[in-house]
Amino acid sequence: MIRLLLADDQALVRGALAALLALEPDLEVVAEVGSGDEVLDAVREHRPDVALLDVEMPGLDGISAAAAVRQEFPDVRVLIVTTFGRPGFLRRALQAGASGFVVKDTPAAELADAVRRVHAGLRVVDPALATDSLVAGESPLTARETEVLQAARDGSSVATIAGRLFLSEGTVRNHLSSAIGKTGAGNRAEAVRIADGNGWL
Amino acid sequence: MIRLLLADDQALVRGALAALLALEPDLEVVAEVGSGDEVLDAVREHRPDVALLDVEMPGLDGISAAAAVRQEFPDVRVLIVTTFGRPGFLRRALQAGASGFVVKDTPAAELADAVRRVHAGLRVVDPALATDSLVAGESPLTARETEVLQAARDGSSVATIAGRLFLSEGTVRNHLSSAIGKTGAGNRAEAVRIADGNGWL
DNA sequence: GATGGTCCCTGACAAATGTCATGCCCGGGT
DNA sequence: ACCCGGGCATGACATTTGTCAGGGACCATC
Repeated sequence: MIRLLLADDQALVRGALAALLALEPDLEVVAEVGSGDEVLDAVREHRPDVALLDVEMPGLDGISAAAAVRQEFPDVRVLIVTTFGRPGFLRRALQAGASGFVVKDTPAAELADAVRRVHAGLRVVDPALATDSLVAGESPLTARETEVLQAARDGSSVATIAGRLFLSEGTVRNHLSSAIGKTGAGNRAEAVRIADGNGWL
Repeated sequence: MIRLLLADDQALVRGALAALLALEPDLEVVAEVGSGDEVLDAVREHRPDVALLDVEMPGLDGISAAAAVRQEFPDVRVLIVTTFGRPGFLRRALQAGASGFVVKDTPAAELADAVRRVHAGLRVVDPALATDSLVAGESPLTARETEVLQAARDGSSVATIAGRLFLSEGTVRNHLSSAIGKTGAGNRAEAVRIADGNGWL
């Protein structure tokens, strides 16, 4: 019997996945949580064999949660299940110690197999995404550039960003300009879109 | 036996929902599709009692699909199931003839009940969302403003937008300015964020 | 302890964006 | 027939944004 932990902020999806996996005779869902913060406690309490974590969650995101789990319980396998096949997510997930990475586009029938593979100690990675990840490469943005782009995500003006990060306006503009150049964008909005799409933010 | 059609672009979620609903003795999933374009054909072929449609889908979106279904088969009930509780989505869904509107945050246990209610001819609407919808009101944007904002979503420059819509740059700037004013934003990026968040785009 | 590299910071300049006053067209009301 | 309001279009003007050249701090390498 493989014991599973499910973490996804959308209760409906979480419950549905539980129902799907419960159909398999060798799988058992022992815990369900709706935020990244609850993951570690749930692992401590229920000791699952495999943890299925969504990336997009309130509180701690799935990747950080994966790192926390692996740190304290190295023999708990982590399978990341996410909506967005951002190349950067895959890289960061693997670095965080995840054993598998599945996007929500994959057929439902394959999920149980992915769980079994991960439990058996194998890696499970969407092949198409893996190549994307190689193409996209690591984030070319420096720490400051990333920070400034994040602050620009909601459409803040340079003055606002400068105030929030305690920088001069010229500096903020310069970091933005650099990020625009590195992403191949034409302005900050596009740069945000590209960087976000690659999982760099 | 209530016959169901499931439409969601994420195969994993679709399959999981099917598994969840199949647990109910009085429900039967007779068709599953992964895009809005396939919905109408599937309804013609399988004649479900209730169609569960996601809003975010490639091709025809769930709301347009709902309208198409209701037009040809007025006795097929439509239940919209969506990730984002955008106020505008609810309004448009109801105008399109949907009988229910459920966000994916709701507990899995309630979905089957929602289906039964809808099948019985009742309306099912998330109460919190309904109030939001009243507060947000209808879109204050004119047709052109909406069009220009949509074109600006990906970070295109004024020149690009002007070229795409066959307008002068000044006109595009003017519509953007107007949209910025109506949304209470400080620049176009923020205006896009606000309008999109309200389901106005 | 020089050298070259990278990152961070900054101000000056050019280019894009946002605002405004103005005019045209259409449909509803007086 | 007349006026009025709303949506659309446009060019001139002020503001914001993006680019560039340059300087200082830190680190690895020679």
